[in-house]
Amino acid sequence: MALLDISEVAKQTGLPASTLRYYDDIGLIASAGRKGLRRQFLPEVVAQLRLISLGQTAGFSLTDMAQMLPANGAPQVDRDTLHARADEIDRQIADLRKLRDTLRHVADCPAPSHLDCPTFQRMMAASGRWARRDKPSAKRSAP
Amino acid sequence: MALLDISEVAKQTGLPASTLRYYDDIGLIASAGRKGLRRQFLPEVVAQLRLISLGQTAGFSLTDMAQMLPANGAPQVDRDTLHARADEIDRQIADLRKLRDTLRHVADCPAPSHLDCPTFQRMMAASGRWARRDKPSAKRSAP
DNA sequence: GGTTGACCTCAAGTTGACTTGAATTCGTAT
DNA sequence: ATACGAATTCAAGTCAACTTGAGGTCAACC
Repeated sequence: MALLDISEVAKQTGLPASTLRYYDDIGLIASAGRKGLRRQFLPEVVAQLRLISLGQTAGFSLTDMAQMLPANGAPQVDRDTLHARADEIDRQIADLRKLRDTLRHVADCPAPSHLDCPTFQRMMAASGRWARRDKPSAKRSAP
Repeated sequence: MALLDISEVAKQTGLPASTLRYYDDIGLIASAGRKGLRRQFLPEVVAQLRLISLGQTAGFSLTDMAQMLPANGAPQVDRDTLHARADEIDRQIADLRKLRDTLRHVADCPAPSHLDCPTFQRMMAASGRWARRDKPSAKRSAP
């Protein structure tokens, strides 16, 4: 019921139409057809877009999201991969907590230079998870 | 004590030397001087870099980080801003939890299309926090 | 039936965060 | 003293994720 045209989706999501067109182009979302030239979207695309936004804040690339979320219905990745992603996110949450705590400490600690402050030192110590260089990307060759 | 040269920092952080040079260039970190041509770093830069990596996973830009963390000692932003950032991160953690839960649900839910599944619907509903368009950036004009 | 305004396409531009390459300069071991 | 390898600079290239602009189309209102 009630196909949405692009401006409606834009309004509901806050995303600019240009972005929606771009997402359509790269196959991240799919339009339910055209009325004349104009894309018509199913209402559910709004939920999809919300998920995509969440995924982005989690640091997933658009191609990652395209693999995880069924754009038009088809692809759908396997449970294990999904759970692996979820674990990934848990790790990230842990990192964020650490950063948040550090920030709050830096805000409140009276030490002139935090590099000296023992609390700060302790916070930074023994972390693992270094270079965030290669984001959780979906390439896997031979399992 | 013991200045580190760039390869040593690279080894300890896992970051390529090119990145360290780049960070130095943009003033995100500072070298403690040169021995001939070669940059010499204080050991504390390692902790700084760890923080920077964390910050990046939190979605902060390098310029954001440059404002928050004292590169050579000086800048240091005020407590309120720091706490605001921390709050920002808390919100992000909430988002991530939501995404993680959604992912796990999608992984386990037997429904053929999740757009139909009521649990899924409920998860997506009433969220706010839409377009992650403009990352938590540091511009503030008149409070 | 003509003008408007929302939509379209396609190519090119932008930004952030780096990387790569070529040409050069050191410090150290032989 | 010379050669080697590690470090340097600087310009240019790359990639993702969009945005912008020029020029075109269409349905609808007057």
